[in-house]
Order: sequence, then C-alpha cells, then structure tokens
Amino acid sequence: MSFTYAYARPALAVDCAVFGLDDDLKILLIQRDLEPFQGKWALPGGFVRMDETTEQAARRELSEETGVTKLYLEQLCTFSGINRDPRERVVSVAYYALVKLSDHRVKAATDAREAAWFSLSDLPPLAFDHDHIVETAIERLREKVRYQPIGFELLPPKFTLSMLQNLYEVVLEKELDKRNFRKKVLAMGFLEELDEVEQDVAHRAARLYRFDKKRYQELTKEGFHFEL
Amino acid sequence: MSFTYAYARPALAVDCAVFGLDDDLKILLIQRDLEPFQGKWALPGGFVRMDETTEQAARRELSEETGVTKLYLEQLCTFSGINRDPRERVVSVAYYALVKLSDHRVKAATDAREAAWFSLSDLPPLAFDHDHIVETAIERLREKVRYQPIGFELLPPKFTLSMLQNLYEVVLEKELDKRNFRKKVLAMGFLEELDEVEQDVAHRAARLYRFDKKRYQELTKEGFHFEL
DNA sequence: ATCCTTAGTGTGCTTTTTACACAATGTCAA
DNA sequence: TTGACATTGTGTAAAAAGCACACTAAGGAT
Repeated sequence: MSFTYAYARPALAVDCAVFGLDDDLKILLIQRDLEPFQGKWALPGGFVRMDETTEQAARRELSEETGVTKLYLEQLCTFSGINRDPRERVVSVAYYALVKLSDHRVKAATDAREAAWFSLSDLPPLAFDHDHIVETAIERLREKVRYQPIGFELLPPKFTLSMLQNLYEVVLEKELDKRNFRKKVLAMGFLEELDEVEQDVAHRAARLYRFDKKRYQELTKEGFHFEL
Repeated sequence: MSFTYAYARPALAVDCAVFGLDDDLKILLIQRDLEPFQGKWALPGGFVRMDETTEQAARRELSEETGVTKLYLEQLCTFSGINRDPRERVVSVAYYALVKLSDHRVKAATDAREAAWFSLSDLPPLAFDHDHIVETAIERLREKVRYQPIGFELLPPKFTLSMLQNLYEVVLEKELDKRNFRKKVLAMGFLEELDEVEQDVAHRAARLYRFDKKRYQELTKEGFHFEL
C-alpha cells in the first residue's frame, strides 16, 4: 500500500527528552538498532500516525520503546532543519518529559534492554540533531522549573525538603541556603507536612512532605504566583 | 507531478500570530479567498515547502500574504489535532511575531487588501482552530514580555517612557505606577536617553529613548536578568 | 558512650518593592 | 498675554522580601 500526494511532504516524527532525577539529572536514551546511526544513542521517538496527535505519538513511542508511561509531558519545539535526517526530510516535534525515577528505574534496565539513563554531564554522542534537542530541553527545563512547580514530577510522591532542595540545586546548578529555601517553599503553602519520616537512613530521619496539587491550584486562582 | 510514500503523511503548514501595538494590542488577520472557510478571517500561513524550514516558510507566507517583512519571529507551538482541517490532516507549526505598527500600518491597508489589524478585544470568528492558536499566542506573549525585553519590538525605534509603560499595561492588562515604572526600567541600564523630544503633541513633549540592544547583551553576559 | 551524619531552627541587615502628590513644561484658545 | 488644559517628570518613607549566617537535635553505627 502506498500514498500519493500532489505536493511533496516531509515525514512527521516526534522525539522525547525524558528527564529523571537520581542525585543528578538524568536523561533517557535508546540505542538505535536500525540505520541510520545504527548503534548510536538517540532520544526515544518515531513517526506520527494518521490517527493520533503528536502528543499521543510521543506517549505511544515512549511506552513502546522504554516502557515509561506515567509522566509529565509537554511540547518543547519543532525541529525542521532540512537535512536533519540523512534519509529524507523529517520534521520532528520534540517533547520534554519528567518522570519519577523510582517508578521507572527497573523497567529501563530490563524490559527495554536498549534503553538507559545517562547523566547530563556524561552524554554519549547522539544521533541526528538530538544533541541540539537535548540542549534546548535542558534550557527549557531550567526556565520552567523556576516559575512552575513541575519539579515535583521528578520526586516520589512523598519527599523530604532536602530532596526538594537537591532537585533545585541540580537543575539550576546553584547552591541554595537551607534555611532560606525551607522558609520560602513552606511559606508558599502547598506543601502538606505528613506524619511520617523517611525510613532506613543512617542518621536522623527527615520529615516527609507531599505536593498538594489542589491547594496549589486554589492559590493560583487567588493570584498566587510560584517562583523560586 | 505527484509524490508517493509507503506510509500516509499529514500535510505540514505554518500559521503566524502577528501582534502590533496601537493604543491597544492588535493582531494581523487575512480574509480567506478559498475554501474551506472562504471569506472567514484567519491567521496568515500556508504549506511548508521541501526546501525551507518552518521558520523560512513562516517568513515567506507573511511576506506574500501581508507584505510584512521586518519582524521578531519565534516558534509558538505545533498544533496537530486530527480534524483541525476539514479537507485532510494538516499539522501546523504556529509562530508568533511582533512588528512595529509604524512600519506596517500602510501596507496592510493597501498592498494586501484582504489583510487587516484587529483589536484582541474585538476579534471576528476565525477559521480552523485559529482561535485556539491566538489564545495560546497571547498567553505566551504575556509570559515572555515579563522576562525578556521583546516589548521593544512593538515600539518605534525612538519612544517615550509613557509609550513603553502603556505597552506593558496593555499586554499585562494591569495598571502600573508611573514613578516606580520609570525608576525600574531606567535602573536596568539599557535605555539610552536621547537629546530629542517627541514632536507635534498638544502638551509638554516627552523625552525620547532608545533600546540599546548591545548594552542589554553585555549586561546579560554579566548575569543581569530582565524582569518586569 | 561516643561518633558521625543529616535534620531542623531564628535573627539582624540589606535590598527591593510599594504607595503616594505636586510642580514643570508646552500647546491652544480666548 | 494670559489662563486653561494635558501630560511630563520627580522623591521619600514604610513595608516586604531577600540574604547571610551557626548551632542544637535526632538517630544509627561502632
């Protein structure tokens, strides 16, 4: 079966920059098993089907290639360089995603044996223009994390304030003062203090907190503006 | 001539939300002369050719359809809803643009007789999903204008502080205090005070200023961060 | 019991933000 | 030429936010 059009069309693909946090910031890559760039590492992605939006395509490809399903996904940018794919013209809509590594660490290591997490500071050379996409995604993440509470998507549902602080320090590449940080995030009023502490640590256990999304949305309606 | 592919492909288009400022915020629309939506107002745009990037396509279409050439252009978002075009599947990369109305007022009224500026508060119904694109573009403009000095793209090269303040009041839909506003923008250090005042006004003439882009870039390198 | 590691807490100083009102300038018309 | 009108241009004080900074508390490991 084939499809014929009066004018030439680029192929349409999606690519995903999936971030996870684990001491430092990690990104999920797959090793290509087909030409071009066979054997090279690349962002997970693939072609868009006629019955799905680009976002649906991104979720499908992620699920197929890496087993990752529960994630925060947002459109990043569309890359349309004329020779970005050596075979033929492919325009790619890039997405960036945040996942809780605790949910996905195992899967990436077993189910999808060609998928792996890489530290941002230690990336292999990537296929296509994927270096460029990754750079753009990191920039976007850095900007976004300051003005929207999306960082919580990288943490487990219950987390300590130290974990949260570490997240911001890693993403923003900047040390933060513990007392001021705690004061500030707690003053925002959407962190719910739980009656639990972390387990199995070789020192004083820290209190756990939860991000109260409903509370955050209420505050937003009242004119509150997140900033960190 | 026709083109045949092994898998079906959506057509790829671009659409542009072009903003101008003239007391209030305006957007540039064209009246469609072909089906579908013949006679309806729509964003300027068209199909992407095989030898141009989406940004090049956006500039070309804008120039062809509205005569607008000098502009600040940035990618907004890609819209891929399955039925956004009734003929067949079309995925559209949307751009938003800022122009100095002083450069373009005439052209839009003469050369391209089907192009016209509309106040955002008084938009006609639009073709396709263009209402949605416009909404997204306004949101983005509002966010962007606070953290990057792109507002100057809407003003003539020489402007008064009142014009600048009015710009922010219109875009942010919020009144600002004159003294605090002037203090703040002047303190940023990239406004060059000119030895000129505005002409032909029926009251005390205001001093003119210029946005010193080079100075701004220097400051940025030194860690300065625009915010208003 | 001691050590080690991380959690948790308050204050004073500096900077930034906010609220607010009136004199100066230039045009226009009587 | 004088007065009315419209808009420019300017400072200060009070409040809020940001910043720098160091010690005690808890719990596990030895």
